[in-house]
Amino acid sequence: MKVTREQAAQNRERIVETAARLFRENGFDGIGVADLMKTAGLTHGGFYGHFPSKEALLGEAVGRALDGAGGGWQALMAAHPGDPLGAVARSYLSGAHRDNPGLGCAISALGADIARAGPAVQEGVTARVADQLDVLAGVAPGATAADKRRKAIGTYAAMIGALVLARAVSDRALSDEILETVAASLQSAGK
Amino acid sequence: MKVTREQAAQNRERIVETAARLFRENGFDGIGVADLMKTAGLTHGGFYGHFPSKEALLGEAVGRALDGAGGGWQALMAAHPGDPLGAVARSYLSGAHRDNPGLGCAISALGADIARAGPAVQEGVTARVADQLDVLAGVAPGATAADKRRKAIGTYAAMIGALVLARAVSDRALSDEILETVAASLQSAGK
DNA sequence: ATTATCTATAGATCTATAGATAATGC
DNA sequence: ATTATCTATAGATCTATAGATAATGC
Repeated sequence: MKVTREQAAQNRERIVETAARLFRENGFDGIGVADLMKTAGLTHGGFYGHFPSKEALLGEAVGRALDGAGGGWQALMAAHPGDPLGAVARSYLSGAHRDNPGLGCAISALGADIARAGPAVQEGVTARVADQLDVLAGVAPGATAADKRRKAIGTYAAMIGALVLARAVSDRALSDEILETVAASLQSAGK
Repeated sequence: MKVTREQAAQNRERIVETAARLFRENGFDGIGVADLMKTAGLTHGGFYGHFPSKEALLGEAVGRALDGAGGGWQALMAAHPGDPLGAVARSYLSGAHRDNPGLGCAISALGADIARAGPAVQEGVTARVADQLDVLAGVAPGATAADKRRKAIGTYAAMIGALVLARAVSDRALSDEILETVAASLQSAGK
């Protein structure tokens, strides 16, 4: 039952990718190691050869998810040079993002789980949030660097809060209104 | 072991209040019925005489938490007639709120759990969110009712997102910067 | 010989229920 | 007689580990 070194590395990769999706969909406590490994096509016991604990996997999975999001932002910004921040906001605040947490922002899906996790998980998140704020500040409007940074922080916070709120309410019209209102306020024509 | 009708009602009340705190601190899956009842000073088996399921308790607990927050906002606004929205924002975006999720906003602490819960839980949340948006819109600046409502939605989203983000990062300076930046942007002197 | 994965299981915990108990409320 | 709470437990699930297996990599 042994596999090649390369196959083992691919298996580890698949565990991380599977976890990144299932944790975002079900929460950290909402999916067990056994089900997670089964979804990845492996057996339960093999998990601990790849990771020392379930929480260690959370750290890698959240890191992976945030890196993926960061890459997506760069591509969106490059495609919309006239309003890079607005392009990110429209994508982030789309119905598709709201309805597919497994593929979306890890902060909005797992923020509370991250807040309860150990330092290793939080430090990985912190480094990526800092990077994402730098990216947003780089394209944000503002007379000074401080203004741009404030705009970046406000934009990121508004996007996360709108998505969390839009997912928590069952009234579709209200949910849509929240997404659309915040997206509109973040267009370059906005404030 | 039977108690008076009134005592039983108080016991139920204590279960809801205990749950409102423990769910916000630990997440819905992070605290069991047995520990919850023990914290409330009762035994595990008695739970199902008061609630049909753990999720039914989540609905009541979240409703209770949101009602408490709404009451707090009204008091804050009355005490700061010059900038009611700013007063709410400063309170919501305080270090004390960030560091005490068990006593704070149920959306920021339990948003993802609510998004995964059944219709009954989400409908209770939706009604309260609608009320809170009305309250915020009532004091928001703006030329028209639609402007006020947009301002209310933007304010609520920014507050929730800033708190979720501030709790997820381990760098205290960054966490404080997020809270302060968003709070400043929501003062009446702001935009 | 090493090691990636497997099966099997330990030990703890989870939600929910059954039936006993004992005090209230008629 | 009713009922709020209790003890005890069913049955499922959880994380983590031990030891076997079998193919790779030396």
